[in-house]
Amino acid sequence: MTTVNLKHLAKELGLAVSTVSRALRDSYDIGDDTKKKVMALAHKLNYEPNPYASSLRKHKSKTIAVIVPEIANNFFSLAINGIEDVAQEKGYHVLIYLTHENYAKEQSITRYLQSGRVDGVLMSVSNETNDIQHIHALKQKNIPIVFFDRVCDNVDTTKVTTDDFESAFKGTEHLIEQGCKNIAFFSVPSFVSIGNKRMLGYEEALKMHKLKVNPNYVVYDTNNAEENLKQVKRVLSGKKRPDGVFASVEKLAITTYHACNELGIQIPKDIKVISFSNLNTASLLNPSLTTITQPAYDIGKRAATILFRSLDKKNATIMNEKVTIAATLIPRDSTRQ
Amino acid sequence: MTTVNLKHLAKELGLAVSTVSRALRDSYDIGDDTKKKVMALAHKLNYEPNPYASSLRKHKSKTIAVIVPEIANNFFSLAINGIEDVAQEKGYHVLIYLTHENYAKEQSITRYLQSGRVDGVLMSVSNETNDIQHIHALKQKNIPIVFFDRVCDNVDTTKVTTDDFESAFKGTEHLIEQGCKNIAFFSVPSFVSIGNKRMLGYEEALKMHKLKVNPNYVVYDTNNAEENLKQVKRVLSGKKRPDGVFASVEKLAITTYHACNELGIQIPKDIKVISFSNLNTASLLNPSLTTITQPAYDIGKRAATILFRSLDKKNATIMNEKVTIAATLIPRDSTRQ
DNA sequence: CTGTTAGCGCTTTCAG
DNA sequence: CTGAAAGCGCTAACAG
Repeated sequence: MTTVNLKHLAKELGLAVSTVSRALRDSYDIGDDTKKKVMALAHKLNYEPNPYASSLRKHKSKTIAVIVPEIANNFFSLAINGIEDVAQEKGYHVLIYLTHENYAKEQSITRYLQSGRVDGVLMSVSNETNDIQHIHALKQKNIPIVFFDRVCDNVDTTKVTTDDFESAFKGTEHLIEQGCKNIAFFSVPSFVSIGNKRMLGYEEALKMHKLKVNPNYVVYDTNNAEENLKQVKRVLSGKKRPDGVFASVEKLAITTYHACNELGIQIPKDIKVISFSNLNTASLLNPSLTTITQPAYDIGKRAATILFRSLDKKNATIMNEKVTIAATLIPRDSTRQ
Repeated sequence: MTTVNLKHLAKELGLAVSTVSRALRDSYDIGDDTKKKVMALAHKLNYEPNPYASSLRKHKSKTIAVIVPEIANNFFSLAINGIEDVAQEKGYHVLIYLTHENYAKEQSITRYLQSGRVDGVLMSVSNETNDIQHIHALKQKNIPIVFFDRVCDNVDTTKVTTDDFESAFKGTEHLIEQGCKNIAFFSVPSFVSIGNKRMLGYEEALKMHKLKVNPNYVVYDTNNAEENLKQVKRVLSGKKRPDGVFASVEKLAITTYHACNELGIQIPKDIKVISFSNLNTASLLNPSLTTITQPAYDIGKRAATILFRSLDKKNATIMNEKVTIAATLIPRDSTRQ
């Protein structure tokens, strides 16, 4: 099976290679009848242009790299899903690179990408990353980068993330609308960026609705399931038992579920629970659990769209801005699914 | 930032382009001192060879395509993880294409790949796929394919899948070793390939250990959670209550969990439960649940290894064989994690 | 409207 | 051991 190329087509048609090349794309400039003939033969012979030849010539590869710490993680999988959808639509190809949260790997990947294999990069940095030389090196080679989820604040480019504040606000408001007046907040410690933003959203919603912020209702994840359960049970069996729980991370929603089971508290009859969730594990436990799902797919899609927009222009410039996307709240009723 | 290439290096060193090119790889054939000088400058100027030029010249791209129906699915994510790990190690690049279970998309992707953009393909076919013209077309272009998980039986190439029979056998045996004598089997219908294979493994294990196969202990998924729960409860509250449950799919393990809750049956005290699982959702419910996890990562790794092995040889030939990988059984104790 | 020509950056004979 | 030259397949001036 000899691979068919422009020269073949040209010879077979008695035309010049360039004519065939143009007929296959340009349209205007080439006779209508020749165009048809060329197309017909190309199709008949199953001609597929060699992308490497064309990339070499045009200095454009119609390919982007996606660099993520992991893929066995619902969030990144969904993000890649969004990215790939946009890519397919725009005719781009997607190379995947995993860093496994390893800075050295991240470095060698970005270094390699200076070769010009890709036109642009979508990236979630590893949690080891604090030096950003390798990222600047890429930018210097005019390879645009868009960050998503795990961003580098001190790089001038677009960063696409979840709107944690807004989402926590909406989630809290949802509980309030359901009639909750005493809402507990179970979270990761506030020195974690998302923990803090979500906490602020929660508090803001309470204030907005003139509800008191009760520090006794707050439990922070201790990385110890036994201890978490104890804390949660303490709050749920206190004098003034909360009528709502906002779990800022899924793990604590599950803890809440177990605690309620042990204490004989019914969800959602006695207490309404809402939780941030990527895996939706929690909602399997109790279908009545309302979840706030991170907009992973949309984040990927958005980041990709921004990147492609810039790539398709001549002057590939990307704004230095933060784009936040609100999570979606999925209310669940109490009928078993 | 002008991109640095061989010509630059050559000029700067007063050498010929070809010499520089060889110095950068060949080693033997080039003077040791020139080699060092070349290396040094290349490193200093951050030289990265243009992969497209070299691909064009060598007709090898060091790139493979991975075609999967979805990625927002733990199995495929893990498989891709395995693939990427091997790829990185072998110096290959990984292009991702999603079909969304859409045959037309799968066709257009494979068609495009005839362009020679990739050296080989790893693929899980869409569940719409029954025609295999597009796959043969690829093979005709000498682009090797290895199937994983979702295979095409009637294509001559290697297929890597889970060993469902073996895994179900081992899982059942595990329950037996724990002292179970009456083991229920909750499964997808047996006309589904995996359902059937797992069922056979379960039965074989029972026979092997001289236990009776009791048809009353079998429940098939009905795609209706209400009904499933009813069936499972019926089995669990029957006259001769099983002392073990083999859930062939995770969903039914969760159903089992709920049923036990409602019936006041304790896991694992009264009844031992084991389940096939990808998400490990079930084990979050009850940490004492033993799971059988599909070897997604290993399947990806294995498939990739087979493909690369063939690509790295001159005569890229792939055996027509089935490779099955046994799932891993993860026993869990009853201490809360 | 079509053909000729000159490369993109790299590898690979073939000479020396 | 090193250099000159051809060419991978395609595109983009530049002619005509």
